[in-house]
Amino acid sequence: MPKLRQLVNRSDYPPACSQCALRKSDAFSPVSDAQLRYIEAMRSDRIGYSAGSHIKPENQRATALYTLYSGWAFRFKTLSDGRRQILNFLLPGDLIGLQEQFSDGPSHGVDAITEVTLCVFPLTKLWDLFRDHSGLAYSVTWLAAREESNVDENLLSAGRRNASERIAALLLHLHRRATHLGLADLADNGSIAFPLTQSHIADALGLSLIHTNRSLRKLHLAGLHHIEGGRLTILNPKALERLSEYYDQPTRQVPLI
Amino acid sequence: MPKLRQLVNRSDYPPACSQCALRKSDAFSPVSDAQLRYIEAMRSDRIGYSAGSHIKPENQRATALYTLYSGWAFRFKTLSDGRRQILNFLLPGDLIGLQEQFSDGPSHGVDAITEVTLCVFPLTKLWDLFRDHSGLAYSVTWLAAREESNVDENLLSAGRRNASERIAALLLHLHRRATHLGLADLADNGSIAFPLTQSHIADALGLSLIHTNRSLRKLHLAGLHHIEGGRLTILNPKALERLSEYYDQPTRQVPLI
DNA sequence: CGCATTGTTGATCTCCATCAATAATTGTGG
DNA sequence: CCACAATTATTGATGGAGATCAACAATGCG
Repeated sequence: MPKLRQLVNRSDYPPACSQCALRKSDAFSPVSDAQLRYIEAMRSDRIGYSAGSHIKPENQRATALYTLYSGWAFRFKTLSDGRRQILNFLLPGDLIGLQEQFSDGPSHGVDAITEVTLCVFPLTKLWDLFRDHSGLAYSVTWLAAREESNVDENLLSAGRRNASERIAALLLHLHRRATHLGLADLADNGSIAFPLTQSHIADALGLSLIHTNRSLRKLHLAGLHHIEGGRLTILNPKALERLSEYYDQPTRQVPLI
Repeated sequence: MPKLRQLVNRSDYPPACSQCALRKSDAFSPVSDAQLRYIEAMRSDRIGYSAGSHIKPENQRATALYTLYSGWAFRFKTLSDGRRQILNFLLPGDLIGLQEQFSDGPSHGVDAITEVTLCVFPLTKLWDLFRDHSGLAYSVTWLAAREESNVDENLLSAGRRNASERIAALLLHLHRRATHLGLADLADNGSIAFPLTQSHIADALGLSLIHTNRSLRKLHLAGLHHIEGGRLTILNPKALERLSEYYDQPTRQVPLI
């Protein structure tokens, strides 16, 4: 699973920060010119990974701080007999490797689901960022807190929701996040690209693969959603919300990218 | 469940920050005099809550940022039919209300387990702290990241460990945290105060109360641990570690208190 | 000392895991 | 472009970990 280095000239190759496609989405709050220049100077590289590759092994500390520019990834932990728990999914704009800068215990792995591209920020400059650009430091903390709230929600699912409720909550959660990033196809019932396999879903929700399949199928047969050709369409949001008691609200993202 | 306001002159009443008992523990990294003065000036109040009281309701935003000075508390979410999931336990030095400053979605409640005392920091000054004291801002982010890693670990339990493994992991985790804070009684096999009821354990691990009781009992009968008179003693750490595959390491806390 | 909370144990049921097998889909090299 | 391999999805059958129902004991508190 090699890194992809031949990214230049591809449409998903991260451009200059001032041209950042993410920033054009209204999911991201504005930054000043000075902040933009600082980010641009801080960014040391842009790299890509192919679908399914390991961005960061579970037992190894990140050597840099990354922003996910395009594609989907996930954080996970595994037990020694191979049981895997996906902690949360990473979408464009999310940070990778922040936790490691702030704790020295065991960590988590990060795998790419689709092909991804990342912007690289050297760790050594993180302290400088806190010192020189408190607004950006605030954004970093904002991202960390938001990620935790995603994990909180997932823990509520794994701990207290049954299989159907977990799936309903996850589908709505991911659909909302992708839509919020402007990734929904409005001409197609607001469908979003959905690259997860059922195995990803099972490992995120703490279910077996087979039971995940049956529960997913049940929701599909009940007409609540539709997954086909790598795209997810929410057909009955009300019913899904009732199942999951879904009620979290979109938030305005403060970007570091 | 009223607040306790009559705290002055009690031994657990938070003193001046320069005399902070927490800081004397080597779990906390040193801060400069200037930082100390800033924290002291930022702190607007000290309050107490009785055991079992609600520090923050689930649906209401925190009106301030708090540091837990003494006692135990927990963060939780509930579904509308009452199913409750405890997200993590809060021990002295932990922050309360940070997430709310950084997201506007639904949140979590915070309840006191024992009687607790808190130091209060006005929200409005958080931005100032980031601007004027990047070292402290870094600490805040550090605390947020560490809390997330606690939730990560709990999610691994709820999602992929069986009942005995979950309990083993939780007991070790709490014992380690308390010991790290200097709360262990070295003259008594390193036992720690353990104010959780089995109901707390069940809700933290995503188990039923009854099954929690049985599993806990099994570990006790196997001689792995001992809980009595509100104290926990780890009798066979090796066996508990084997059960839970426990391997996370202590970290040096950067305090904001 | 009475009442409420917390802990313990048994019996039964069910949701979900596991085992097993087959279709559908995707990817790949010839 | 097709044949073949490898993933991924689907369905059935069976078993078990843990939920639920029901009591009762122990502890603690006002």
